[in-house]
This record gives sequence, structure tokens and C-alpha cells, in this order.
Amino acid sequence: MISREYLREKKEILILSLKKRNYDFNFDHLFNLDKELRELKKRLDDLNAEKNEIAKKIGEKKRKGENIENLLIEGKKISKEIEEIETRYREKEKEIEEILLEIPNIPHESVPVGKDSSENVIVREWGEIKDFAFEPKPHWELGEKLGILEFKKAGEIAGSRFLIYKEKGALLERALINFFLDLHTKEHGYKEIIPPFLLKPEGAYGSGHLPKFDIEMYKTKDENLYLLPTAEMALANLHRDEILEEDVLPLKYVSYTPCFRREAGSYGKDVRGMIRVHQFNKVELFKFTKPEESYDELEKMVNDAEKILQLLNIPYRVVLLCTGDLGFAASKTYDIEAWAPGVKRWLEVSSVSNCEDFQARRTMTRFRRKGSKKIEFVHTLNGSGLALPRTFIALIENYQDEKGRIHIPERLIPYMNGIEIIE
RNA sequence: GGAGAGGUGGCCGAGUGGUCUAAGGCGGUCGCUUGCUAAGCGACUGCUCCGCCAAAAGCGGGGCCGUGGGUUCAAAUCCCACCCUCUCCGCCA
Repeated sequence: MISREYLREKKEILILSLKKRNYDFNFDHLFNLDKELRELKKRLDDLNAEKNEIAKKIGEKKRKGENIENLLIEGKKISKEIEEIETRYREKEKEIEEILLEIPNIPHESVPVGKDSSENVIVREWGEIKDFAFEPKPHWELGEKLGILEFKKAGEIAGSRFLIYKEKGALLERALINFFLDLHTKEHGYKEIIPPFLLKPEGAYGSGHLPKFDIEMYKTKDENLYLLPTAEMALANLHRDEILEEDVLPLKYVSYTPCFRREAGSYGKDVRGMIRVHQFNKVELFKFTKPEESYDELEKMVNDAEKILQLLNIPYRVVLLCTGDLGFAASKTYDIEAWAPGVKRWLEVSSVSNCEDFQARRTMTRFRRKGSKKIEFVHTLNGSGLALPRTFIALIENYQDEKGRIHIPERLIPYMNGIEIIE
């Protein structure tokens, strides 16, 4: 969340950067509210000081058995006035809070200015796009023919955009998850976490998913809980209200969780297959870092995610998002897109972002430098490492042969209990 | 789901309406002292907002005893709601 302090000190940057995001609203109103609020606060504090003084005097006189009649009347009067001003103060405070919660994060200066995804920048490509001697099939055809994916039955029992993994399909999904987790914990130094899959609204505010994206999430009927749209939502809250020691940073976590998304407003998009589904598995990377290290850590996180595709030998490209395509909480984001020859598309398998102190402010996650009294907000980063369905798609579409069989990449065979081919 | 107990500073723990500016202890920091991987003595020890100051330091004030309301001149303390933890019973993977 943008702080009121930031509002006052970095007014110009704020206006400019939000313009880059095509985000506009009435700044004057915001600045006026802040000013008004400070005035009310001063008045309120002065009155409270007076109130405290009177209450103290009453206590003293009462003990001595002196007359307190006048002081009681005065105290009553001040309390009434305080109540009025406090009510106004709270209303204004709530109003400004609501506005501030809806302001997106400020893009980093290295982020290209652009209006939508067409202006994203491809920063690198890896691997060779295979030249098939036959027409490669899309994953839904492969999956259903091999009996590893099923869409029809899933639609009947859960609704459209759900799917069932069957037998070797379920095994492949599990193999990928374990491979990702092992790689990140053993070779990249992340600590594994299994968080709750449902969170209270406070958690969703902390990560920036509320208040803006309420309709994107599933929530429970009897309790006010939100199903994770991403493990990021849980991990961002892992050190809520804590002041961390400098030397524990950077903290690196990896989590496997299912993710639930309503995909409201995406009707008609990616309806076929499993490119866009309501429930999917994802292995998520998350870091808490010192501010001056967060951009280095961002590059490392992208590399950590890329490594998976390299080991699986799946061609991909890394894309730097422009300001218009940047997510709400992010200052800078790289997408990793894997090539899927069956659907003939680059599929976003990972999105890696530096949120700077945006989430840390909302969750009050801070740190103190050694030998310093000053407390600072940490920076938070999140990235998929990787999202399963699209990686699954890229894998089976890239590794199919002319008979529609899937050849398991070498690195994955141990995780597949030795199975080398799905036929 | 039923019954009960409880949530106080980094941690333990006292505190049942005004002297709480939260006792005491542990831990931590600094200093002094002492012949020996230690002890003793003393001082300091949270977070946050606003104001003054160019800024930092500092100073002044407000708020914070799970959260939010309420009663009162005055609330850690009384009342209400919610959240969380623990114990017992029931149910259950």
C-alpha cells in the first residue's frame, strides 16, 4: 500500500507512475483528505491531552477529599467534543484508507512504458523450437487419447474448466511437482512451506488481492475464508507484524499448493483444454529481501524458474512486462513463456515479480539493520517455479511422437518410477 | 458441536476503576569492577502517529495490555461482540 507519507513526499512520482499504468483518479481529493486528517489529528491529540490532565486532577483531589464538581463538568464537556472529532477523524481515515488500498504499486524505472501486452519486451529466448515431421497434436487430444487427462467427466461433476488427471497423467503431475520442489530446495536454497490453502480476508489484503480482486477468488459460505488463487497470498503473510533481523535476509521459500481462480471476465478465452482452468497446481517461489538486494534477487528468481525448463529441455522466452501489463502489486515483472507446438502458442508458465515494499507495508513485515535503530520495510518477491498445467502442456506437446506417445525427459524418469514413455 | 480456562512488552509474569509514567524476573545494550570459558554493581531497553526542526539528533503531545465497540470525568482493570490459544467431553481422517 502507498503510505500517506509517500503521498506527501513523492507526489510527482506517484502521479507520473500511475499515468504510466493508465490509472487515473482524483489526486487533489486524496491530498486534501490527508491534510484534513492531519489537522483533525492535531486537534484530537490536544483535546486528549487536556482530558488526561483533568482526569488526573480529579483523581488527586478525590484522594484528598476536595471538591471536584467543576472538573467533572469540564471533563464531560471535553469528552463530548472528543467524541465528535473522533467520529469525523475515523470517517476520513477510513475514506483515505479505502482509496490508498486501491492504488497499484509504482513501476520500477527499468520497466518499459506501454499500454498493453503488445508492448512487452522479449529479453531472451532459450532452446530450439522443434521441427516436427508431422502435425503436432494439441494436449487435449494427446491427453484424452492416452487416457491421462479427462475433461468431460470433470465438467459434469465440477463444471467447465476443471479437469481430471488419470493414472500416468496424475503420476506425471506429481512427478513434476516433486521435481520442482527438489530442485528449488536442494539446489536453489529455498525452504519448503505448506501453507493453509484458505485464508482470512486480512491475509488477502496483505498480498494485495483484496479489496480489488474479490470477484477473482473463491470464498467459503459459512466462514469468511478465501481459497488461495496463488500460494503468494499465503507466503506474503508468513512474517506478518514481525521485525526481522538483518542477517536472516534474504528469506527464500518454496511452496506447492493448488490454486483456485474464478477467471471471471475471461469467458471465451482459452476455453479448450487446460490452458485456463479454475483449479491448478503450482510451485511458488517467494523471497523477503533487503531493499538494495531485491532487484538482484529478482534476476536470480527468474533464473531459478528458467532452470526447470532448461533441465526439461523445453524452449522458452523471457518477457519483461510493460507498465500497462504490470500486475497490481508488482513494480517489475518477468514472464516466462514456454513454447507449446500443439496449440502453437507461447504459454505463460511463470510470472516473477518484485513487489518492493508494497506487500510489506500491508503486512507490516519489517527488518532492522545491525547496529541501527531504524526499522525498514523488507521487499517481497514472488514467482512461479512453475505453474503446472501449462508446463504439463508444453511437456506433452513437445515430447509427443508421430504415434501420439509421450517420451519422458530423462531428468523426470526417476520421478516417474522409471517410466520412459506414456503410450 | 458441548463445557471450562485464558490472551499483558523480545520472553516469563504481577496487576479487579485514578499513585499504571505497567511491578519483578529473564534476555539484550553500554559502562564500571574483579586474576582466570564466569560473577558482581550501575544505567538503559517496545511499536506507532502528529507537531516543532532544512534534516538527523532531540524535544513536546496522542495512541497501543488479542481486535472492535460501549459505560465513565477517568479503563489493562467493568460490559458486549468477534478472533486466537489451551483443557475436558463428543465426533472424526
